[in-house]
Amino acid sequence: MTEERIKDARTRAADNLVSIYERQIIDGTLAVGKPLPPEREIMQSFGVSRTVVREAVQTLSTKGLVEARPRFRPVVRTPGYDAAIVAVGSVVNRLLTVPGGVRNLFELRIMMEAALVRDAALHADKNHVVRMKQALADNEAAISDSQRFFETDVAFHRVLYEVPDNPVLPPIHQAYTDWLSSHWTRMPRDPERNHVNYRAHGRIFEAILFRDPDAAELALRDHLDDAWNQVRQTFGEP
Amino acid sequence: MTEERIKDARTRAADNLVSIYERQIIDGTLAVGKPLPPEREIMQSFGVSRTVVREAVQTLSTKGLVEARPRFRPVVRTPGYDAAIVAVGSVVNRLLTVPGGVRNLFELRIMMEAALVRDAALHADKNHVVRMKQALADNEAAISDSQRFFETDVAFHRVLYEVPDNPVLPPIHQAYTDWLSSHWTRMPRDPERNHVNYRAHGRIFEAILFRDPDAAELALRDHLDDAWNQVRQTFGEP
DNA sequence: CCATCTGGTTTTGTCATACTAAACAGGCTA
DNA sequence: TAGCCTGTTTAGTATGACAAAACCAGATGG
Repeated sequence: MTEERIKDARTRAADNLVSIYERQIIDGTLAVGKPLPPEREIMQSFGVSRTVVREAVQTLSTKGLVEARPRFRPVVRTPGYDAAIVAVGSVVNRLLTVPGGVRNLFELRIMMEAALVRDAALHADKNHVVRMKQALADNEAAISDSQRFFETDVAFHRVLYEVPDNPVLPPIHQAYTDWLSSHWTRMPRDPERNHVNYRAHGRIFEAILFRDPDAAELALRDHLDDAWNQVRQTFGEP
Repeated sequence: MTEERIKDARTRAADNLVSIYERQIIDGTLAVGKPLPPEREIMQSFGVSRTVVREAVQTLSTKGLVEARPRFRPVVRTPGYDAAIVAVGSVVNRLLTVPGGVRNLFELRIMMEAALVRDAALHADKNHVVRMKQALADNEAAISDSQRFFETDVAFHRVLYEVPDNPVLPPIHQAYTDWLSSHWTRMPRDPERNHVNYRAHGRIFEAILFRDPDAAELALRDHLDDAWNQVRQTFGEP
């Protein structure tokens, strides 16, 4: 049994318990999908009170290492990059409220997608191209319906994040849209505006087809800079 | 007083308390730097037990919204992008253990730094150039001392993250080095190897000086691909 | 007047216990 | 076999207690 020193004047007992369980989860002692031991069992095996155990489990839960639905035993979560996103959710939401916060995040997104379209122009295979083409067609079909246009817009950009075949990227796209969508959706969106965006998507796609990274990056920057100006105007960011 | 419904059969009282405090922190009702009310005061004003209050505060702490040193009153943390990094720490560390995890993160870093050197080649001003030059000189001076070489190596790359003047980027650099350093430092590092890396840094710097983004990206990709091969060989990643 | 010490007063960290309601497991009935 | 009933287990919450650390205000000394 992994008996370790828990009590310590300086640190909180719960924190020590947390790091012990972190290790056990990482090295596989606690298998993914399996529930944690019952609280009473944990308190006995470590000699701490239930209060401490509960605080530790609570922490593991908000850290995203275990999934704790109320009234159910917490289960060790299967590792996924999306868990990292929810873990930062609160902080990011707060950062978006500070002056320039939205702009900082949006500029990061621009930089990232610029890199992505360059990559797509160089390495996109047939499969990705048809997906982008499909997304573009859906995009065009939804020009008159701003709600659906927004969705197809997101879908078009998502394909860019799928080209490098790195499982980190799609959750990042998801995060961007989650975090920025509130500023994005409250923007007035008329069919004319949608049409402009659709054509911008088209130019990006064309540049990718032509295997021209410079043109692709330029088209994307134009597109996102334009979008940013829209957001700025309606939302009054400096 | 903000009295809200806390008790609810479905959800946990602590979670509701957390979201209430999240809102109050975001809208400024709880000022940054100020301590939270004492636990007993909170329990009275919301009509819950101290157990619930403590679990809520604990959650706010691990979410990074308040800073809770043991035995001290938790204070509302000043919003910073670094807080987001520590919030994801546990999950990322776990993700690094799954097959291909290190590779995924490292490839993300390559893509990002490729974008950064392009940006630097186009927009780096005199100030950044001298900082890079200085970092490069430190780098050369430390070739014989692998420990110091690693530090100056990190410093050189850090400048790249400072060029776009986006406060999101430096913490990201910090995160990369934190997360990957364990794999990086256990790599055998001899002066010869250091010299190769130093010359690679030099090539990147030259390309930036020449305002040549393509050459800069190429030099950086060579450098990081090479580094990756080193890591892969010593660590046996596929 | 300012710095420091000191003692009492909060406040946090932890423990123990109790009670309720929901989840679980096993047998029973149809 | 499927579905229901029932006793058992377990999580969520409340309450009370106590030690130790932090806080505060007044006293003390320079």
